[in-house]
Amino acid sequence: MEKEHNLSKNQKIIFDIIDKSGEPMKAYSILFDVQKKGIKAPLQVYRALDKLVEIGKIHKIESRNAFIACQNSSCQITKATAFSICESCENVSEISNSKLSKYLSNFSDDSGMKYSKYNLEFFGLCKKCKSK
Amino acid sequence: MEKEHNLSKNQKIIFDIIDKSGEPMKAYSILFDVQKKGIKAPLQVYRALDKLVEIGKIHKIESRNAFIACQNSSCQITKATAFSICESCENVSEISNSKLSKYLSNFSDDSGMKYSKYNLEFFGLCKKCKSK
DNA sequence: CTTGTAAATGTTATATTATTACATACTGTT
DNA sequence: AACAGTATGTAATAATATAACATTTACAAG
Ligand SMILES: [Zn+2]
Ligand SMILES: [Zn+2]
Ligand SMILES: [Zn+2]
Ligand SMILES: [Zn+2]
Repeated sequence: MEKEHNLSKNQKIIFDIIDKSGEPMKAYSILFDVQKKGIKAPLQVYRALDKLVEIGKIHKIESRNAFIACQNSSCQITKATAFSICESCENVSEISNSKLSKYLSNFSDDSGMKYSKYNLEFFGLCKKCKSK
Repeated sequence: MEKEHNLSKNQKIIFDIIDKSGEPMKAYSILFDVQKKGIKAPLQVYRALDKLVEIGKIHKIESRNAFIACQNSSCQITKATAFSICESCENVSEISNSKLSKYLSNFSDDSGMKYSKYNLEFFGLCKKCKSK
């Protein structure tokens, strides 16, 4: 059962716009889009983004400084994320592969370090771009 | 056999400072450190960083916007990188695990995408920080 | 040696991404 | 009502990164 997170007003506005876009959005592009709704300052956006990342509704694509809605309903905690990124068209999608996540969640080496979280980004060419 | 890359003056200065530090360095902290050597502008640093990343002498830690010297002599192409990051002391080290790299380099799913590169960041607590 | 070309450098300005600091308001609980 | 925790508003600024343009260096082909 998923934990219900009652999003606040700003959080909801910002989640909706990211979710609807279906692709990674940058903070200042979000800011631009929500100015008509009364959100005027970067900090208002970043605060909502922080919270949404924390509760796993969105993820940050680190290599792109962009945010995408979680495409994996079971991933409500942001502790194990994997993405595929097309270096040509910049299409991004969340990889949901149980073998991969199992492998990485259980990964350990001889460093003595306990891993509690990971983020993986694959790069390449998507189907479309490959065939051009 | 490793390809010999004859670093230019700026590239060498900037690689040396990162390599000696042994830990991730941020671009503007590098800039500060190299000002006595005549490198005065951000762009001079970023250009050298770009080139060093391209030839695999350093890697960017995306979640930290920082750069670390390659700790893995065999990793001369930046196409398969993995790091462990302590969320307490921010210690970072490059993971060199052939099973892991084999697993990820061969990873494919049904998206039709051909992955040519990946970057993985593990987070957790290092040995020291765990025992505190 | 000179001509061409790619890579590297220097310099200024500017764009993009993110946080600090401080004041105020809302939400739910005791 | 009093409190604690979360969320909001606003201004200023910090931190990260690139654009644009001029010049110089390295090196190979002719
Ligand atoms: Zn997700
Ligand atoms: Zn593509
Ligand atoms: Zn390496
Ligand atoms: Zn540590």
